[in-house]
Amino acid sequence: MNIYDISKKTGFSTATVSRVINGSASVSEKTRAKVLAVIEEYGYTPNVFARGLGLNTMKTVGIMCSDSSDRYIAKAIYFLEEYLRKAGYDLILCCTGRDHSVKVKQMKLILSKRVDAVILVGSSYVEETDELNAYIVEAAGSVPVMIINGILNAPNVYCTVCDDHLAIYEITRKLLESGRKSPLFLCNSSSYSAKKKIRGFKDALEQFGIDHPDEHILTVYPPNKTGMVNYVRDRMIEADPDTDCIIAAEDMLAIGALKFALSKGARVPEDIAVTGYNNFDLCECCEPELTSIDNKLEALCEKSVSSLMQIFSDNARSVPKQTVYSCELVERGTTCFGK
Amino acid sequence: MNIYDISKKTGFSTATVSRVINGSASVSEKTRAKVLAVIEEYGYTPNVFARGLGLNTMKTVGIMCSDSSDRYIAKAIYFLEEYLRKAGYDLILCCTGRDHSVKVKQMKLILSKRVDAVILVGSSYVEETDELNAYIVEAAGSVPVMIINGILNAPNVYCTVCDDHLAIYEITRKLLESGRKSPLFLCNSSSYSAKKKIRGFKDALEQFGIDHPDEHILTVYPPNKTGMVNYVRDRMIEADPDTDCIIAAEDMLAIGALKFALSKGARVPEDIAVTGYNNFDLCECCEPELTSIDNKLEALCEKSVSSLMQIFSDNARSVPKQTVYSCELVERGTTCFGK
DNA sequence: TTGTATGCGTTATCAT
DNA sequence: ATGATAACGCATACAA
Repeated sequence: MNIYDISKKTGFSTATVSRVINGSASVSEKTRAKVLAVIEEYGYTPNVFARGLGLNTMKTVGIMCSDSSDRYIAKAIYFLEEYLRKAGYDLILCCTGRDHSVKVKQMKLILSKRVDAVILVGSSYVEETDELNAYIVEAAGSVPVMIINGILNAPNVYCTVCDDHLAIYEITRKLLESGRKSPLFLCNSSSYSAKKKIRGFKDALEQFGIDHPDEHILTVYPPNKTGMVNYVRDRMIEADPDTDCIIAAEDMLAIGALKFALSKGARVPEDIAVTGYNNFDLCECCEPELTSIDNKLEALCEKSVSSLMQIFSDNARSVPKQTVYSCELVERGTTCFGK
Repeated sequence: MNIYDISKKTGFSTATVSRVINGSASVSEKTRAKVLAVIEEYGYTPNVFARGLGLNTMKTVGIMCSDSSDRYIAKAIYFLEEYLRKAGYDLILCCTGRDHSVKVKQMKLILSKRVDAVILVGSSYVEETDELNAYIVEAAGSVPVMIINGILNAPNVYCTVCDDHLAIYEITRKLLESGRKSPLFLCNSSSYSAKKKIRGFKDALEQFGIDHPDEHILTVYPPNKTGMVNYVRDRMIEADPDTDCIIAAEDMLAIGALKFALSKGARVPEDIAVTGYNNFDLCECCEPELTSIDNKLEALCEKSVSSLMQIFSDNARSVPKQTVYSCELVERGTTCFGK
């Protein structure tokens, strides 16, 4: 069943049928009704390939991420799907892992599918050197590239991020202000995002006159996701025994740290305060519940999609190259400020 | 840059170029080399729309799920993406929520995209009545439908499940055998999967001569995902105070139950044992760590994709309509069996 | 308002 | 082994 069949059944030309399908104004009500009736009757749906061939678009965007089962990314994908679908776009998902050469290869593949745009989810896509980022810049030569939680300055690349630097700076400052003396920053990667967080941590330390900030940072590389909590717990023995507050770059790390603190008999938050990052439902699973930082992921995703739609509608000039949101501190049982 | 351009540059016809692209045997090595060189030089990639138009396939499968940010589903999507991509297929993601009419609508939409197959992820897709399932059966009229974690008997529908009934039956039996007297089953939905679990629970109770099984079942409907743990904890006061073991249909529920038990001063597992379901990394986040049931999700996904590939290769007759895996008990701190 | 004719870029059929 | 050409199904420019 194609447009020619409908044309025959209705007695109108394919052009008219096409016009009806696409909601053109210049079709009489009577004609429209008749055509629609026949379309309905035979359950006809236009062939998207033929349409794509002519228009050179399938209303589809490619989503690239390192690992769609990661909580942060899974949530991002969920929101992106929601907003893209509302806007009439489909989403092709592509998980690349962390290997740069795979990213390059998959980017090529996804572009060869003639997607209308590419959305890069997560801070793992923006690398240190221009050379490593070249494939993104090149991709942006053919379609808009949106980055969620990463900054890359290049034509046709649009970034939406949460201010990780500020968030960590402020939570650290808050802890120090409330009397903590020996903070520890716990992280597990050196992505763009992680660097910003470390910077925030160091800035706060500096302000409070704490020297040798690097000695207050513990970086762990859990071998895999299962067992991560206990891996972190065990690695914590390397930390300064005077540590009285732990600021983690991720909730899961914080829970490992919490386990460590409790296992050595420390009271939380009295002896050791712990904060996480991302504010996942995980935070409710431990005891005491985890204070964390909400990074406004839904807002990032919504903004990214709405910017993209603006770009599609040819208003690219009015779309900001970077949009920065502020995080929000969510206090729970592993911290106590003030008094 | 299209196939005509390459044709001109090489001096060969489009037919020959096409043959080279598609790896046809009947091309001389010399010709192949020359054509490939030119393709490489100009960075030509075939237009997928034109190809799709002719072949009526884009090597793409549609994935439908209720909520891609759900842990179970997010993991499933991750595995499906991995195996599909290895097989040379793309994946279009579509989240439908729980509303039946939305599912029907999205199924139509996804079929109109001419996907080569549809994979339904999660037990929420198979309903009680034929009428409600009609849209799935109908979809299977045009493409193969694979169901992960659900059973629907219809032509061209292939199901892969884990034996939830057996898993819950066995864990319950194990708890009763180890001396527990008053078990409680905790669940939060009435999906196909939940029903199987309840059945397993009841079967075990019956075998141990425990009457009124319904009084040992608590169903909760957390309003939303954030706050779920505490919602469950609070609802637990409705449970029989004699309860000495809690079997939850999901890890998150189990953690809520664990919180309840600990908050009322019970010792876990001595006074109250708790088991979860899914064996997510969540299990490590609480104290004691949660005993849970691993449902072999990766195996389900791999099998589903490999079956699909067999169907595509026209060996549909040799593909089982249903494949059932067994779960695996993962013991942690919230239970202690035997001695 | 409606119809005719053509292009979109492949693949496949049939020649050669 | 290679080439010419007809589909594939739609949208659209141009005509009427």
